[in-house]
Order: sequence, then structure tokens, then C-alpha cells
Amino acid sequence: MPELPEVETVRRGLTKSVVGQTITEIEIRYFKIIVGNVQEFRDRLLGATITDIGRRAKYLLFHFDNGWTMVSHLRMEGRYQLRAEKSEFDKHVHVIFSLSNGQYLAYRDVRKFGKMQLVPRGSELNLKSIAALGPEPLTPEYTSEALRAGLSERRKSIKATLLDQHVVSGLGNIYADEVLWQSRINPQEPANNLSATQLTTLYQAINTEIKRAIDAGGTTVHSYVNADGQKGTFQGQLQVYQHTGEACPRCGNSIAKIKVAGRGTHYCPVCQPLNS
DNA sequence: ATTGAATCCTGGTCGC
DNA sequence: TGCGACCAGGATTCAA
Repeated sequence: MPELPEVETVRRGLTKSVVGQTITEIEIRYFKIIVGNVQEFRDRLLGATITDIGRRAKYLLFHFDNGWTMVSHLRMEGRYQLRAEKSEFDKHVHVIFSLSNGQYLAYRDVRKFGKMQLVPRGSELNLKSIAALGPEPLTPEYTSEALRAGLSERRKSIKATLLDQHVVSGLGNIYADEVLWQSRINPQEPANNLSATQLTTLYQAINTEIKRAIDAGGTTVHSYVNADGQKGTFQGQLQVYQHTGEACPRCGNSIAKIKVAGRGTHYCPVCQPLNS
């Protein structure tokens, strides 16, 4: 599942490969990927040139020279592919942009959970879903005080709270498990029950982990591949995610997998104990 | 206001 | 070998 580091990696790859390109044709094979009127989506992007690509948390923001911005969320398995021939796309490709350089930029999504939406440039941050996002790691808005305040009013588990994009944005199932392990916090610990030390440790771990993952080009799990077709390497640095039954790198005990808030959760029961 | 459940999807896995 | 049942999982919607 692409999280902030993976989306940032995709953003950088696409910035190199498609900025400056003009959309000459659009083929939409599965309409439900598009939020809003499909015909308007198509009409507004035909002839438009990509000027730059931004990002907010896990949302990609394709800015066009005609004043429109395409907001794209990859959800579970969405990814972009750049190919020389349309025939190279399989049945999971749902939207194909023909580019002025003759290449094709496609959106592929096996589970069809991803969404694309066109909004006037500058209004994307006002979208309900984006406006409600909490501060994201590695930005001035993400402070230890913001984290403390956000967690203090949540009684549900810290794992569920980290997945909730309203407190901190950009984390998903992989990095939530990893930062909790780094911080020696039990995933089921109520968010408002963290000690001051745990809060400080968690705050730092989130920044550090996200930065390291971005530097590594993200984590490649299952279907995730960035726009260049390259794989990120951060999976080699994961300590608990998908390491069920293996030895905890810190204490040697067995990594457990449980379900928290409906999500598979990996942790070490020995060095991530519940607070008493 | 917060919280939990249901929802969307398909490939993979399991049991027979 | 095949087939039905079940599951994962981010964000949204709805209900409590």
C-alpha cells in the first residue's frame, strides 16, 4: 500500500518523466476511478500541459497549465506506468493519457480503489478530504506539541490513531507498525495513554522513519512499483512489518501478528508491552 | 465530537 | 483440477 514515502517517490519519478508533456488523448476504461463527470474530466485535460506535480500526504497533485489540478489517490494498489505502446497495458489499466512525446501514461489499479478528481488549481487543499488532513511528517506544522494534542483526545488504540489521517497524515499500515516498534509502544495502547517519553520518541521516530524511507525510494511490497518501474529498497529496512514469527531485531523474541482496528498489525509482545 | 461497522474491489488462499 | 467461501485494506459514509 503506497504511503507517504512511496507517493513521494512516485511524484519525483513522474516529475522527471511527464512534466512539460501535453495530453493529446485520454482513454478511460473504468469510469468509477474518476470522481465527478467523466466527460468533463476528459474535456478539461485534453490539450492541457502538466506544469508540475505536487503532493499532500498520500495525494498526488498534477497541476496543468489551463488552471486545473488533477488530484490522484493511489489507495491500495494504484500506480502509474509509462510505456511506448498502448498494447503493453493489461486489463488492470483503467485510465490512459496519450502524451505529446508519443508515450502513454497509464493508471493501473488491480483493486480499483484509487480515485482521480479534477479541481480548479488552488482549490485542491480545500477538498474536504485534504482539508481535514493532519500535519504531515517533515514539515513545520508537524510538531511534538501537535502530535501530543492530537493523541490526547483519542481513546482508541495508537495503531488506529496513526492510521487515522486526521492526527498525523501520510502513515499507513507499514510505517505505523514500524514507528511503534521503534518507539517500543504497544499497538493497542490507547492513544491518550502514552507517556511523555513515548510521545517524544514516537514523534522523532515518525520523522526519522519517513525520511529514511523516502531516501530509500519507498518500500516495495506486492504490486507497488514507482513510475520508473524501479523498486524502492526500504523493505530491507523493515523491522517488524511482514516479519511475523521472526526474531525481534532488538530483543530476539518472536514477532507477532494480531488484528488491531481491523488491520493486520506486527509487533514484538516483549519489548512493546502495554503501559501498566 | 469520536468511534465502529459497512462499503468498495480482485487476486490469493484454503478446504473439500 | 475446480469451485465456492473468505480475506486484506485506505478512505468514505453512515449509524450510534
